[in-house]
Amino acid sequence: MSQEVRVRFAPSPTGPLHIGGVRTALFNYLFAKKHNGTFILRIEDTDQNRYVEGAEAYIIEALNWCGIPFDEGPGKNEKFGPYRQSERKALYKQYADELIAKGKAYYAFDTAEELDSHRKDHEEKGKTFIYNWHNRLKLKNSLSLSKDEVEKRLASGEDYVVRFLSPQDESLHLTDIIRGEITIDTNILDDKVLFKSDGMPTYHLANIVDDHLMHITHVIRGEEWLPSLALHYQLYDAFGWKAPQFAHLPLILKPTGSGKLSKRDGDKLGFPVFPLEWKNPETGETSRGYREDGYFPEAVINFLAFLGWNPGTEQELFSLEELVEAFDLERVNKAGARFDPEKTKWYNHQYMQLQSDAHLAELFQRSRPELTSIDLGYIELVVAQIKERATFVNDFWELSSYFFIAPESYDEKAYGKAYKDDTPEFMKTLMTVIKSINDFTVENTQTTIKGWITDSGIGFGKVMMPLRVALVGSLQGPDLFDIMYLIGKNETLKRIEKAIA
RNA sequence: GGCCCGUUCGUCUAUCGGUUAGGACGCCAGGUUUUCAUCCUGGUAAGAAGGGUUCGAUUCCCUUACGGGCUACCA
Repeated sequence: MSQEVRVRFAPSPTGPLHIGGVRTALFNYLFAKKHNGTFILRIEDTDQNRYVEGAEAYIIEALNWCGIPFDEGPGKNEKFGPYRQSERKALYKQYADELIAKGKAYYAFDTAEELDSHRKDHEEKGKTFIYNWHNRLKLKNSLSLSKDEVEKRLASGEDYVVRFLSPQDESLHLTDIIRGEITIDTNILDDKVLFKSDGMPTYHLANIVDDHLMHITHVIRGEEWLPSLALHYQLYDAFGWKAPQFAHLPLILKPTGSGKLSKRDGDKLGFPVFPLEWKNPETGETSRGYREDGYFPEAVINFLAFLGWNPGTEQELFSLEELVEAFDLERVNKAGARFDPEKTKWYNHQYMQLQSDAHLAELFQRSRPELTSIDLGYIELVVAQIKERATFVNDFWELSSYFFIAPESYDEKAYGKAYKDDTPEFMKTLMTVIKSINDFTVENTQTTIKGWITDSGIGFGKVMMPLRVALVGSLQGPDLFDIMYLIGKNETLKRIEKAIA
């Protein structure tokens, strides 16, 4: 590749970015970095009706949290700015005009209501209304109307749109990096609106103009755009511009049922579909986010990277740097990938083990008010004991509360299993054994207590089970001698006493 | 309905004409841990169907079925 690689992620600020959008951004980022290129963020806010306050800030924050910040975009390194299409509004009209001058596009005066009724009529007859070569001369536009009439309408300020003049009887050969050659018969294409009556371009025009002006070399986007590829190719051709290369990513599908993953699925199916928590400014409803649910960004990225792509090796865990190194558009799958929330958990568990105890201790302390006055060094020792059994930092408290506060009640089943008539007697002897240990290290308690059990012939189960219930409250948790060491001799004795009281 | 794209274990996927079809998640079993979890080992489970092409098809072609996307003055 001789030319500098420039790719863009171009979301519409209609709400929070969802996980499919994050994956599109990720693949753009990986491709750019792999080729020492530039990753650009462009905000496609040409639909003023769907604009949502805060969505743009959310998108930027989400990219940053994921560790895939953009190089160029709103407020950052604005070489080809502005990067919000609403701020580029003045630009687009001249390009629409250029196309009309070239005879590649035309004015259309049909109202939305008229078109709606055409569509309805066709539907009733079991047909589909398509605005193109076969009927455009019967509709109200600068091709069917006289020149004077068109001039008059334009001069009077009547609403109009600009439509692309789709050619007849041509066969288009399109190329997609992931899908290869695609052939399209132009007769089935419609004359898409390029410029709306509100003075804004549609996605199709703005997209092509901006990609050209921003020197985009590769367009990596979701498969939902594949049907528009023919139009986009023709637009580049109409302007006389060199088209970038295209890659259409497979869609991310719902975990159950059918269809692509949508923004509403998360709350319905019980897992986050957004990177960050989102509060709907209109309804006040909040949707869960991966960050707030306790996922590590590395885990989310790793999981997302494997949705529709794989390195061809058996390595499953990849850092962002490794992903950049291994990524290749040629290895992206064609078929849609079903989203599996279970596997994200596994990834998080893996990344949990990679985090330092010190860092996790800080996160843990911040997550529980009970821990604010506890020494961080102690929390760190507790974390070291329990992190291998946790998927989220949010699991920590349930797994380790007994390191900080004595159990208030005992698990009924565990207590019934551990405590028999002769248990108090053993426990009392155990207490004197514990009292006799001067240097209360893990090793000392272990040898002393095990030695006593062996010598007395009581049996390990009869001592260790009730001891565990006394200290933990249930038959769970790490090695008992580690627990005793961490909570200390006095606390150990107190808890045994309480259990047999 | 029309057009486009797709189809390997339940899920994510490897395989680029010749493999006992491999890995991961999940699930099941065993082991370790005198608890539970982790962990380790093993197991479960797949080429949508039918035609071709070929000495040989999961792999190439066609048809059908199924899935998905698009079909707005939304992106």
